[in-house]
Amino acid sequence: MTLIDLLRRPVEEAAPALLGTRLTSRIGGQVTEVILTEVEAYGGASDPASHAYRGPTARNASMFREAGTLYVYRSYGVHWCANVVTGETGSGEAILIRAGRPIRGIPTIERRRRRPDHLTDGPGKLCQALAIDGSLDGSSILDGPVRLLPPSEPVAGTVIATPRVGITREVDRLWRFTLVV
DNA sequence: GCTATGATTACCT
DNA sequence: GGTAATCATAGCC
Repeated sequence: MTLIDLLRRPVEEAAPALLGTRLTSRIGGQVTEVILTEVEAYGGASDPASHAYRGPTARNASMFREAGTLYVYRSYGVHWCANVVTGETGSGEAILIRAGRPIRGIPTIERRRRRPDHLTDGPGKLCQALAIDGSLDGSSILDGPVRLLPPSEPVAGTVIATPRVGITREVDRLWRFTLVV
């Protein structure tokens, strides 16, 4: 099954399968890349914790586009968060990219983060590391500046499911997926 | 128009 | 471990 086939699956199936895939950014002449280690699934109209719950707005419009679309929004007024749209077109399902392990362009990442540690261990930090901002909202992870690629080697580790963080509704849903060694 | 509310981070002790 | 900072968006709470 190809990556795009996977992304068309329901979000709770697609999300854990993204662990171990590579997120590559080619921005400003710099290539940076991480292996995804933590994601969260967000549903559409049936998930009160999702931005898509109340239907399309100017902010979340890209969530309702085809699978593989990037949804980027500003959180807490300060940082950017990136999501990959999944499921059937119009369903509003998306996967929040929460954390990864840097494997390419680490000097660039350190410069963008202005520090040598905690490079990509949070959604806002990961976006800063890969230079993802609002201009990428609606772009495609298949042929845009930021792309998702299959794992370069078999994924090592175990996937565990835990409650999502930073939300107030639907807190019992185990839709946060982490890759542990 | 106005304001409450975050899918958080960084810095301080 | 605790907490201030910060702002776009949604809904009028």
